[in-house]
Amino acid sequence: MSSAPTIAAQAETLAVNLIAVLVAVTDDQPRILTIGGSALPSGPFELAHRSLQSGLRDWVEQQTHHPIGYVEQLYTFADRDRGGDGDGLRMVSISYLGLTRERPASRTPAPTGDPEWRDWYAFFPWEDRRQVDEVRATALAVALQAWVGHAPDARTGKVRAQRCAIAFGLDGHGWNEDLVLQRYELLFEAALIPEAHTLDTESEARMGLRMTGDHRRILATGMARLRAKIKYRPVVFELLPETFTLLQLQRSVEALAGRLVHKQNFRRLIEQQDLVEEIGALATDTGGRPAKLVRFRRDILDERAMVGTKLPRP
Amino acid sequence: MSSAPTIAAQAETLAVNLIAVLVAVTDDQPRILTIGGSALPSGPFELAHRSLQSGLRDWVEQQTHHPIGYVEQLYTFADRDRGGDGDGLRMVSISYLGLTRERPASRTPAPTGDPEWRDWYAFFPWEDRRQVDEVRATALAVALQAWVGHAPDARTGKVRAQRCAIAFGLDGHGWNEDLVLQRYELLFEAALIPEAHTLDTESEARMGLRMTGDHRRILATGMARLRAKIKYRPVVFELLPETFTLLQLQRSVEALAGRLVHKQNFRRLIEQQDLVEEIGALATDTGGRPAKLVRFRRDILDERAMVGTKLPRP
DNA sequence: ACGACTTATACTCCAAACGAGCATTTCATA
DNA sequence: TATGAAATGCTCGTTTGGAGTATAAGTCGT
Repeated sequence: MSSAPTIAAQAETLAVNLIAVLVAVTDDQPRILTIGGSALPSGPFELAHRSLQSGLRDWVEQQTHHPIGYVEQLYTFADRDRGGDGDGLRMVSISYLGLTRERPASRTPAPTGDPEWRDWYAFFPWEDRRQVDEVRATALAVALQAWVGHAPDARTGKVRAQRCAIAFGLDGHGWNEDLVLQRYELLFEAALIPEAHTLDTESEARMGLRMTGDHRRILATGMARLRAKIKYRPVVFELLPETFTLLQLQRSVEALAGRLVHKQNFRRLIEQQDLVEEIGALATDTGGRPAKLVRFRRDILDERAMVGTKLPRP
Repeated sequence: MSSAPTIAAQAETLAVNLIAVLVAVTDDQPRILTIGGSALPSGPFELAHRSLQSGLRDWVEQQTHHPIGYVEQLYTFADRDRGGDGDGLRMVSISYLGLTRERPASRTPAPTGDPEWRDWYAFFPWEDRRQVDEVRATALAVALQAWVGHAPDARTGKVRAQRCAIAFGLDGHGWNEDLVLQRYELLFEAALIPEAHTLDTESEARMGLRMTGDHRRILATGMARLRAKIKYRPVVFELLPETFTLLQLQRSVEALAGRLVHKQNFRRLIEQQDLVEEIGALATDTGGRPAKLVRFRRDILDERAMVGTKLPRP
């Protein structure tokens, strides 16, 4: 299959690294781990690693000093124009999605490279629709409309309008929170996201913070995957503490999905699937009537792992 | 990020290649392209390639002499125990799923390496449930039961029984055609699929033909992805000729899913989504009442690409 | 102690989606 | 002309999912 000369040819020019979208939810806000504020943590894939996944686990745990509950491969990138080192070197990046919790207080020896948890909506302001921001919504719509208007020909314009409508839920097309990547790519194509240019503060507030290289695209991939996944797999629980209330669970889901859900229906869904069990205690700090504390039934992972679980969509 | 010494270290030991699960449907039978009868086509990732996907497209089209309609990345494998070259060399394989049609008669210069289309159920006999084979079903159930019985302890046994029931639709758990990979891994774990050992003809008939290295696992990954995908994306049409009848469409879906669907409901679903348009002609060779010939409405790809389409499940 | 406020929790309603079946139509062929 | 095979049209009952109403049980300020 692969002959020696081929390998030799690859040798000088191909590098393989692992890159992680590490997610936590803190104070009803999804957060991702960054290095230097604007890069996703990454590291080379080494021979010492048993597998890609264990390789990623190894050095992420080494950097964050606590274990990741859930890891899943996202996508492998190797486009020629991926920034990075300009000359002949080609970087193959295998990205992973990891779910965890922010480390408690014990900020042990600060890991190398200035790791920092950041609100993921800082990079994707338009993805948070939990409270309607009429101002930003219209501003975005106007910018998109301009792009549609500047189409070279009518046909292109029509396609563009259609894409905008679907991706951003305009003209009666409902908002679909799963289309994170499509929206990012559309904005990128519309040059509304000039990752390479400098932006004033106001633009950053509207179009989100930039990231190193194509890391923002990778983050978008991770967000999209996670938003889709929580609807049919019980992975949210990896982001919650051992015990929690149903409202806490709901708020976490809403934070990830970037939209609000109907409380009663949400509870109905959770209950009829036996996803959680009561712990017997009550949470009294809820502000209103105390809520039962519950715990995720890890034992159902065996059954549900394959079969799937449903969380409400909008 | 990646320093020079790291790259040098990788240089002698890492090889990146692309591997394809190429699917076609011929005579209501899903088929995959093999090289030498038991290997998936693969080739090295080269610097000349713009991207992974275009790299794959390039050499697959070069090998098969006709274009692939649809390509999607599957998974990247790099486990240490992936067979391949035993010594220090680590092979990173990026797998892709490609949909196409078997080339018509014009078998131009036979490509290198003896490419051959093979029925995919030859490798996964238990995945075809279109006609119930009571004999094989019970034989498999018995073998699984034995594995459950040989569990080291009761707890393991219970977990095993549960996994079998869900994966293979026993004890009232309905058959879920998407669990191709889980079933394969379960059978592998139960040592019912000794990829490395020799098998007699009878065993091969029951447990399917072996493939090179971990190619059968990769094929399982592709099958699972495709079975899941046809339910919410209009990708089946990549496997059909330009015009076809609704029954042909249904038979293709059934072939891929490995199970039969309710004809009237299937048509209702297709129609209410405007997936196809009538061509005006009739197919008279259907044996019964002639069927309207239809054509896939490619123009809806723009809309549906993001939003999704539904094909009936069982 | 009381009323206002907040959250938890229990039910009800309705419409769309879905699975299954019956009935009728329209061909080719024996 | 009868028969078989498939196409096509329609009905029915169940499930699922979205949305709303009502009530319970705490906290907190006065």
